[in-house]
Amino acid sequence: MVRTRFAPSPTGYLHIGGARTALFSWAFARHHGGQFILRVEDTDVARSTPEAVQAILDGMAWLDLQHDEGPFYQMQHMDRYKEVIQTMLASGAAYYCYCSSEELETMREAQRERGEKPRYDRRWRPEPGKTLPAPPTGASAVVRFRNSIHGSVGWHDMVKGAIEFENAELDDLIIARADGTPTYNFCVVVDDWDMQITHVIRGDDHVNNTPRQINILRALGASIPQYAHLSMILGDDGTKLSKRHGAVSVMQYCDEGYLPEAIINYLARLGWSHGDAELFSREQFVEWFDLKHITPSAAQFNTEKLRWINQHCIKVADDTRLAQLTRPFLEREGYNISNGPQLAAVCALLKDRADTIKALAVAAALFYRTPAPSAELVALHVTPDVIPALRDLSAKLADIRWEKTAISAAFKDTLATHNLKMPKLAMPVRVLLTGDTHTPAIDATLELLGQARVIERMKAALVGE
RNA sequence: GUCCCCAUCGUCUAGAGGCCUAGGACACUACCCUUUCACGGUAGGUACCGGGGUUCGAAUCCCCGUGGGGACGCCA
Repeated sequence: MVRTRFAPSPTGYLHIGGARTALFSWAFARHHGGQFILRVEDTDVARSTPEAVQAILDGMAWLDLQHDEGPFYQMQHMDRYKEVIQTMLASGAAYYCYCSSEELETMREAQRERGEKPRYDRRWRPEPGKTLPAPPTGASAVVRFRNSIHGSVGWHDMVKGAIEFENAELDDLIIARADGTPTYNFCVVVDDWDMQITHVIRGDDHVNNTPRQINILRALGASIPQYAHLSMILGDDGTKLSKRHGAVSVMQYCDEGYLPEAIINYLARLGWSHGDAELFSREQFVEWFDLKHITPSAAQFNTEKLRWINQHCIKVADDTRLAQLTRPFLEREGYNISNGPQLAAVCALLKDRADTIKALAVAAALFYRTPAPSAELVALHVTPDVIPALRDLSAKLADIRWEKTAISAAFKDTLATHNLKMPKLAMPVRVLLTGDTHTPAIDATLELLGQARVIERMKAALVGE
């Protein structure tokens, strides 16, 4: 049985990299009919916040990445961690270290100056025949894991292949702080063990933690899960993704009018592939997903391509749903939807030309506002030679059954009578009725605008001419 | 500095020794469609980091170099 987990620390929003890690873990579990577990790693009490927990939950919900178990909170597993630490202390797998933070810092400083990798010098590590210094009075101790000094630890990473570390390179890392609270590398191990995680899918930045975690797992007699380390997502410019790259929070994409399925589709293709497949549903993704086709190299985030996928998703989305999503954007700008045609019909007409819901709302606004074309625009398109045709058209439109074909016929009649070409007549109508030169086909636009509104606006516009 | 990882068009990628004169997608350019803007369609240019091996044959395997990234916390 496959069991994966997503283990974010609640110190901020759910960012785009975390979302992809969650997506891959989720998809792997779903593909194998296994379980996906959500675990909140909140042992950093100073930086963890309930707001951040909620932000992560919101992001996961928006992307519809449902977990089967959890959310679990590490802070609620304290008793368990402490119990395991006691058994490790008793078995000699861990030991007390009385070094102060300052002492460690000077140790590292000296090592760096000598060009060495900064690490603990094992001064409090018990060895046969070694006399330990006397514990300073009143000083509190941390607990360190007694890592093997000899040999090496390796694993077959499901993304990167064979990876091996010399044990001598590894620290005797701290598993419990002076105040007794356990640290990250230890909590992860205990939880992955207790939760019987079979596949750890996580970010590249954890590769260096893996050998330590494997060693602790072994000391505990636990079985070792499979590991898959995903490479990073870089910003547009190839540097580490950060706030200056624009949206890094998943929910920010929601606010900017992206569809969750577009984010899923885009993120899925960032570092993973299935032949030439570019656009696919969530179901197809789950069916196809495997760790074998994940690229080991880092990927740059490309907003252009995301927009293209989003545009496609909007194009195939249900009109009623689009209307629901578009409405808040329009209302925020002060438009009154009830003053115009049905929003779903408007979305149906406009969705071919919008790459975000925000853009869809901007386009839709032309149906809900009073046209206010600039003088330049009017001067450019409503030229004296078309005024008679416009009056003629206006009269015809007042007298027909209001449907697209009839509207189109009215235009064609007018064109024939006045010996004009379509753009010559359609443009001024656009400008006068919507205040814009960019609209969908003129007959469809007028149909949706409604006969009463069209006639009224035409008359008002032609009065002064 | 030390350790670990990575390296195909500008970008995301296909590619598991011959199917590669290197494929697809985004972006870009041109044309077509056209009632403006789009949508759509067609065409085009651009890539295997460098050097050594291994092999009849290497984008693919090995080594070295170079470049990039990550880690080195009583953060996660």
